[in-house]
Amino acid sequence: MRQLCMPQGLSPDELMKLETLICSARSVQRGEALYRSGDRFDSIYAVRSGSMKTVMAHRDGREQVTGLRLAGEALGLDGISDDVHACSALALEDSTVCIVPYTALKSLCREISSMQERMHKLLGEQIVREAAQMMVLGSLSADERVAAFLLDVSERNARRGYSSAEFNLRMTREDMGSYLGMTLETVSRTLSRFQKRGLIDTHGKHIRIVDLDGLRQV
Amino acid sequence: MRQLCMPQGLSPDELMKLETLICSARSVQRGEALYRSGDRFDSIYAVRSGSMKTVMAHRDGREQVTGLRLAGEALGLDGISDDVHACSALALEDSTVCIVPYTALKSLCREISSMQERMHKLLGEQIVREAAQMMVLGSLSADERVAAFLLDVSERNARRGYSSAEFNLRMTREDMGSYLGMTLETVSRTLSRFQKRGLIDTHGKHIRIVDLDGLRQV
DNA sequence: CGCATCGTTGATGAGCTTCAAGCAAGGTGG
DNA sequence: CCACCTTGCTTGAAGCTCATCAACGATGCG
Repeated sequence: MRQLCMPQGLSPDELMKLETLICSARSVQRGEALYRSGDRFDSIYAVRSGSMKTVMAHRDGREQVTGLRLAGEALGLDGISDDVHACSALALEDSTVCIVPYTALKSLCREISSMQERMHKLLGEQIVREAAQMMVLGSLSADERVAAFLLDVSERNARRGYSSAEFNLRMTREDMGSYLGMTLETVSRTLSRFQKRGLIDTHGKHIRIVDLDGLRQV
Repeated sequence: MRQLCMPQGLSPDELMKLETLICSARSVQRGEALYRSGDRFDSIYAVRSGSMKTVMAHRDGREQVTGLRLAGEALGLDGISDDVHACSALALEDSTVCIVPYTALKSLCREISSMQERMHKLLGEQIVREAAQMMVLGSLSADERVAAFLLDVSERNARRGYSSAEFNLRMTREDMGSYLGMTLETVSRTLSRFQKRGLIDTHGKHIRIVDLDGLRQV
């Protein structure tokens, strides 16, 4: 819980106030939705265990994965602008989340300036992360996209104290393709090629990064 | 000034406080940077006249346009997350912006809850807008991307009280291509095809939408 | 008015998608 | 407990969209 996205930069005293606010947790089964696009927005969330994806739908029904959230990362900010969620959040594996009621969080932000600061940074981080993903989608080749994605997940794992070299990606190839703007077949072929080149070692969803620098130079 | 992004939802009294805060304006010549990636972040901006683009650079030097800001829209939020701007903002034509010092804005947000509300919405809107652009880049064909872009600009013009059917896009074909993840040649060809189909009428940067529904159905 | 920038259009081919088939893994019920 | 079925992954072949290279025309700024 100390590792979570919200508390960073708060004093012990302030942390306590935050903890009284996080009144509840919720578990979400693999495949189940934490919230759906169009649902009324009233809380933001922090992934406590497991992982989730966010998905956005075009009016014609086409869906795209717009984000991946690992344990410790924040979720649900897509609802702030409209009081209605713009994405759906689906569990990639059995997961639990902390629920942070937004109205209460807003008051806390007014009381405690470091809480306000943290809130702004959280929103700002997502803005930058999404802009970076726009770059990936708009400028990189298939190989570069897959490499960038693996490096991103690796770094986020490292930041949370897990192995940066080895992890279980609970997304399917189709999810990865959707997130990276390509087909599942291209993802699969790219991973196979990376493996032949000695960059990674895959067994289904388990991925080990063998040559980090090589991957950076793709 | 009443049309601006910030004031929405504030009382006259609160508006006055905001106005004392916006201590200055600045003019930016066409092609000049309002801020550059890596610059220290200390203010957010509102475009008062003209238009700007935001640009993000990959480490290998490749650049991509990540956003277009018309008069009345907010700018600079990419600096909040780590006190340094993640993008550069360049003027597409001679423009002026209002400067809103971030530290002062933060205090104001603590004083006035509707100001805090507005700030959160501003950040949230950008998050949703960028997620929508990720969908465009990841899921749509070239034709669909161009159509979506024209419809987006059209709608934003309408919201600001200008014509939704006719406007001057100050971006070059290359800017549009970069924003839409395609080459300038493909943008040009697509616009030509739209013109032949009777969807739009272009003369260089001047664009008139002839068949709005047709464009929606692309 | 001249020059640089921007836009258009054509020809060619690379890179990715699509379609298809087979294989591996994991969960379920008899 | 194993056969069965579903779901996900891999790989191949063919085709299409879009990028690239190139040439020329239009525009507009100093």
